[in-house]
Amino acid sequence: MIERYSHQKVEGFWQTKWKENQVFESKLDNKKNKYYVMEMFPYPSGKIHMGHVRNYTLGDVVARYKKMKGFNVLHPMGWDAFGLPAENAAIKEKKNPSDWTYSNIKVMKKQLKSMGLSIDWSREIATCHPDYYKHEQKFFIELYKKGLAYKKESLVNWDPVDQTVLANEQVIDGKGWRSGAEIIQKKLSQWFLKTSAYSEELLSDLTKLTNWPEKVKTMQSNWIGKSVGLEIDFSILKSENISSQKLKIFTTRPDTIFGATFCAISPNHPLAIEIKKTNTEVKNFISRIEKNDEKINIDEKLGIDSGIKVKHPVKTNSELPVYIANFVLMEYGSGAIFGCPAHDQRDLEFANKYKLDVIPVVMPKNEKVDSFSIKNQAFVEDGILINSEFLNGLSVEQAKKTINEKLVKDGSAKYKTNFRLRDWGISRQRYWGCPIPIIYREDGKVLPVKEKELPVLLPQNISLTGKGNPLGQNKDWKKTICPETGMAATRETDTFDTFFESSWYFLRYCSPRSKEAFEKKSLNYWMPVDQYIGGIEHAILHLLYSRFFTKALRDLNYFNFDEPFKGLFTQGMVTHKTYYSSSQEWLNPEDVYFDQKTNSTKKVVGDTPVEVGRSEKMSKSKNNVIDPSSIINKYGADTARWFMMSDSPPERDLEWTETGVEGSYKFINKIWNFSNKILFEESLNNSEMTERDINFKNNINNYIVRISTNIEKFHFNKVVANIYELTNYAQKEYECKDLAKNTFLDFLKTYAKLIHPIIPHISEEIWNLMKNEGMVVDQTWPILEKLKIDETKSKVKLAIQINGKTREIIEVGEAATKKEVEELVMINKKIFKYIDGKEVKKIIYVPKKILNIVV
RNA sequence: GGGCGUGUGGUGGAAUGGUAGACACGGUAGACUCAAAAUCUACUCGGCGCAAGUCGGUGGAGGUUCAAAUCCUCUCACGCCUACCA
Repeated sequence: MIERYSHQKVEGFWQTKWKENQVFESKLDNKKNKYYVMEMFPYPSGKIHMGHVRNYTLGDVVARYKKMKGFNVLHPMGWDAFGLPAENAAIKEKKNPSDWTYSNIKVMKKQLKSMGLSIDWSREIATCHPDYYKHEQKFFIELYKKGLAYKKESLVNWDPVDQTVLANEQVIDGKGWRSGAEIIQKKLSQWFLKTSAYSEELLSDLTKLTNWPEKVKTMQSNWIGKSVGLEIDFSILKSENISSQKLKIFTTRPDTIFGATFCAISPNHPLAIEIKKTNTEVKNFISRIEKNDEKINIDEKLGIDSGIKVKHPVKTNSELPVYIANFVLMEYGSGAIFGCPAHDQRDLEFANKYKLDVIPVVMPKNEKVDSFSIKNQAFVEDGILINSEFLNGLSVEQAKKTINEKLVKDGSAKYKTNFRLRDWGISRQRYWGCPIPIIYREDGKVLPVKEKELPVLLPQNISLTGKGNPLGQNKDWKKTICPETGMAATRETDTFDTFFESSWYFLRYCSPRSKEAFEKKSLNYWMPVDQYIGGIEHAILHLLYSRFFTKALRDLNYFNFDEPFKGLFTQGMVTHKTYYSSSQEWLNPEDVYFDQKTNSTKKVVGDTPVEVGRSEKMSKSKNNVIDPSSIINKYGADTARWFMMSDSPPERDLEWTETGVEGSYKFINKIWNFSNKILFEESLNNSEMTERDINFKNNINNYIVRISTNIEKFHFNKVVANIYELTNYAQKEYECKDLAKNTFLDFLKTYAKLIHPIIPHISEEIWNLMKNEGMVVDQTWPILEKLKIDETKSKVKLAIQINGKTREIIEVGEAATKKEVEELVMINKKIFKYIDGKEVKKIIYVPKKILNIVV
């Protein structure tokens, strides 16, 4: 009798064994090639979810595989431990954010360990620990001294629910990314990091990232948004109340200058602010725009004539009105534009609304000047210049060049490159974050905290109410003195955006306990990260900030590499069907069942019918969450890992299904039973190796190649299919009882290695059952056995096509020539039927694949 | 509005110019069993046919090619991201 496979016993046993032998603890070793693989670290929210299981299984498969391939693997884990939920829990449940966070970490660490991950836990970091955040306080001061961190008064996105400032990227459709609240504009003094200083490099270095998904690179490139154009000065025609004489505008379409019929400036433009002091109509308009409710309907273009006129820079005797318009952004370019309605959709909508002229200056090649006009659709494609004096007849590109040169020569314009990327606002009015190490002296001086005074620790005794700035309310903490002068001073009460911590943690993993932030020799050995794995939702923010940080720290002479992540992989979400009851509530998958008799889905309690919705990302709001722990308890980690890798390609969404998990569980047991049969069933002979054995070994070689390349290419769903196929194949051969026992013992040894990256526990158990030495985790990946193959005897299947349609499949020798195959085919009855009485025009032969006869 | 992606059986998906549907889930039939579970075996794209077989088939319409799910053009549907960036 074969003993039933018990994941409860087996998995814990091997997890302990790996730990005792410290097999995952990485040491710097210059003789070995390193491989640094890491997944995005989790926020300790309470317990792990299926997204984590997928993410960390993916990384673990890579880590274990690379280790077996002989690499010195670094596979660390940590906690993105600062953040709002801890503070919200503190307010709601009167818990200390620190206690709440650390107890969550404890729970989640246990869960992650139960997955059997090959993590070097000796490198574990938590970003809320002073030993971690003290280093970033130091970086900040160094960035400040270098002019890369600065404070400015600015309009910021204010989340009225979280009572905090959000970065532009954190505002989605006008709502807070976490709270979902409608965001309002508020003026505050904020700390910024000069990400814009690296715009050009952040953009151009994207080309170096050959192991990144194109999609992510495109998203970053669009976000940085480089545009090359011209900054043109328009002279302001004197108006008594205006101090400035010129209006600077930015354009990428200087070729359309003759089509300009107005100028527009942002409501925040200095000129607009000046005008509103004396013009109440303008003042009322601007305050209306600034009101939040005006921002909701962003489609409606609103403007007001400022009363000012400017001179057209090239068209003689032409004056343009200057409007104040809601669609012009102060943050981009110079906050002012010239409007060319014929060739810009926004300008056209605005012009149509306020009855401004529309002058077409570019027309399609085949049009006639007299009949060409613009109605509701601006013409934005290439064409021929018209109504443009000396530019007439030129193409858009030629016209650009001509007008550029003229305006620059005249001194009324200069070349300008603008980026959409803005500086990163890092101030947050929160408690549970890293304190910004700045003091404000009573004489008004702003000073960075002295290095020896670091870290600036968060105060322990704090009462969180959810109103206002917690550190600002803590008077004892806030009050300090200037160590140099002894003058009274107050501390900065804002904390860093939590993206600050996650922008450099991959560097800290290299020497997580070093006194200084980094140990140079460790950094230079391990960095860059060879493979980073995480969700696509971080395609812009986290990855861009990390890239910026790497470049900024490089320029502070910490190291000399340019990019943090050599390879990036973004995995899809884990989804589940949604269930909606007649009483209008979302039902958990556990509370419904499929009734085969009526062919419908029903509620377990009450037996009432349930509507089945489409598969969506597991979320509390849709109540379609499956708890990983209960799955691991019931089926074991190997089952969960196997299912995670099966079916869907990792970059796509994976639908979690009960039947799929059952199937994975059955497979684990099947492997176990088969292995036991090989080892203990006395039905195999001990005879010599025959040709059949060699053939079998050759086929196993084939599977090794396929599995290896599929792992390298991240095609894990195909690896799973390969292993299924391999198992079925070996089982069939076994049932034939024609092979030698040693052949199967060799096979099982190889097999245990091949399944190890995905399902390591059962792999160790099989290895142990065979009484092999050591553990699979320390073995080298299977090498191909060199076997003697008789080329003339090995056959391949060849498809015979008539006019491209497959009509017959024949077996021929691997090295068969065209002539040999032709001869074989012509005497084949089935094929002859199709050729008979027809003229053979052409025969195409692709060795080992097809022979196509064209008749 | 812009960008990216996807469309193949009942389902997840294989096949990146050469046998469409690997592998898995589900389903049907059978074996074992008092019975069930588990396990094993066979079948499972559609039409016609008792069968051998044959015709059709990768969202739709064209095209390139000896050969197209794959390459090109147009078109439809869905999904994701992004959005007044001048």
